[in-house]
Amino acid sequence: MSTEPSTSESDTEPEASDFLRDQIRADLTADTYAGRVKTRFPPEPNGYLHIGHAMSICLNFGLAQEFGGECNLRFDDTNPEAESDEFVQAIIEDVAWLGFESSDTVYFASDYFDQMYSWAEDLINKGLAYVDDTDPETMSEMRGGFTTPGTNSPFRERSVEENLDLFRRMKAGEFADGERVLRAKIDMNHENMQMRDPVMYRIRNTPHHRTGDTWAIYPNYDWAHGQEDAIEGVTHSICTLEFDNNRELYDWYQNNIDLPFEKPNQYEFARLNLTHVVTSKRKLAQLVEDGVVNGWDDAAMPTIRGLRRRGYPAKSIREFCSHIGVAKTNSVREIELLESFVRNDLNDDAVRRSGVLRPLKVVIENYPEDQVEMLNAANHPNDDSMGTRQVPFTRELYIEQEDFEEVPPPKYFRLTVGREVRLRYGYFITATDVVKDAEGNVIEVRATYDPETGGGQAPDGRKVKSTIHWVSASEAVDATVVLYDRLFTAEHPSADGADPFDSLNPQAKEILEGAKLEPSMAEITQGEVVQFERLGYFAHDLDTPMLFHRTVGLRDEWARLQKSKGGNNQNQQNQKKNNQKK
RNA sequence: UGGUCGGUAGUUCAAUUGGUGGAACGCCAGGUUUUGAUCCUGGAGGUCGUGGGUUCGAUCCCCACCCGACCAACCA
Repeated sequence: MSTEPSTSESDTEPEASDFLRDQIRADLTADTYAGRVKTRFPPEPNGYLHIGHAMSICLNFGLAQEFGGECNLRFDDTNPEAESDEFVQAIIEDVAWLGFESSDTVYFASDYFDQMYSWAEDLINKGLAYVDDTDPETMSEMRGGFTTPGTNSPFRERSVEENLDLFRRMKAGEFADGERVLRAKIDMNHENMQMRDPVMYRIRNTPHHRTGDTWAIYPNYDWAHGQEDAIEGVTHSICTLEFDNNRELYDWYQNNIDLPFEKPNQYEFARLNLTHVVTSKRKLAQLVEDGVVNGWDDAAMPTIRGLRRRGYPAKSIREFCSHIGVAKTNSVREIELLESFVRNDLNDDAVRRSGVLRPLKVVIENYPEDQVEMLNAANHPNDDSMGTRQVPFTRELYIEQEDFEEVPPPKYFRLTVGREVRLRYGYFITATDVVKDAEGNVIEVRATYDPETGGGQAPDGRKVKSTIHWVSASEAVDATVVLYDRLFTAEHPSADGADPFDSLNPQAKEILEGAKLEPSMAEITQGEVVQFERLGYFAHDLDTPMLFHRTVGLRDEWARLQKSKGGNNQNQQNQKKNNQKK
């Protein structure tokens, strides 16, 4: 990409450098793992993947690709209560859609339950784990706080034999949920709260989506995760920042059992947060439950499936993630940045089409009544290889309502009575008169065209200020188009413990039923994204034909001009608001 | 309250491990343009959280303070 004279490797991008890549390179040169690099993406199958997960996916799979290693898609299915096979399938699909066809196999923590169990008995035998009968509330109190020490459980000194017996009976399903747990015996005064005798197993008489009812006890995250990593031969276990306190426990467990591989190491990076969205599973679920959206795959949702339906290219999401890179600082990225990546890709790849969202009829009085003329239109203004298509021109057309003003505001270049504009790929027309309804609304524009301007050029060289899009009234196909605005008006919907639903944007979705599209749109495949010229990028819905979602709009200088003119004090208000928040 | 990580352009983040700082997005201006799009060129914009200290010299080192994020589930 760059033409800079590089030292030796002429054509390769300078390799990215960050704390993770540096670590991996260091491990490679020190031969820590015999040259192996193995990562994993370990979702719990209890919900759908969202944009926040994309970062972790791109990171883990990307790192593996970069260093010639492997990345396992592994389901951390250690809690049967909220998990299901439906989520497993959805996650597999979403990861694949993002472009990371996870090898051949998919891994499950539940496949290691036997191994984990036997390691747990080892720990009991070493006197490093015990069965505790304390109830949850008491146990929480006894754990102490950040500044207060914990107190030992009265069951902490049970004999190995008793522990083994009780643990086996837990496994056999002899006890009710919550009656007992297996705890690691570490240190109730440890400054790291995670190390105060953490729970390893709890009783759950709940069927598991893969193991059915063969287990009555299930391992907790900390007891499971490192062991899963070790079993799979993971070398670099990358998780988000809030797990940094768990790393000590991750290490403790692995150091106290017999590992099949070299010990993996845990590294933490900052999760991806975006402005104007929520990514908490609970909040997302509430959007679905409250009927704000039509489901987890609604095009307004920040889920991977939602973004996909909305028309976001997987490539853009990947580029966005790699642009941001990995850091150890928590941050919130602007949703606009993601959108700019989407716009960039779509600008190159999306075919151009004509569509009128809010139709206004134009009758060209000097154009023959029954004539249908096929005009040539380029599919992409900057890329001839994308070809052309034909669009029909007729006496009656639709143009965008906002492209005509009876009393034009200053700097308005578009159509008004007495002014000439160009119809894209077509003729110059001049508005001559309007027809109004009883309330005085303009419902039709009368116009004349200049037959000499076919193809959009005037032989006398005269110019017009504006080119507008249009669609033939008789030849158009009908469509429904959904426009999207921010789901939450607040930049940080959950900041300071705020309820994001207080800033829910009632105008997040605008459904336009009567859109008119050029006839070639009838052949657009579902899921395809096109640019409606001057309006933005629109994705043909995955399920419903002739339903389009606006992926993202075009940059619009005119709209900006108008906003800054009329919205000056609104901007100030927003600024005030933001300042107050700070 | 204990611990961890931070406070750098309008915004979100980089870099510099002592010699006055970059990118992206946004913004502004000009050029090209049959999308007020794209593309191209240029520009504005930072007392590098506050106060001390060390030093010839600090955004970078030391100390104190202020502010923010995260962590105390039989969730992950």
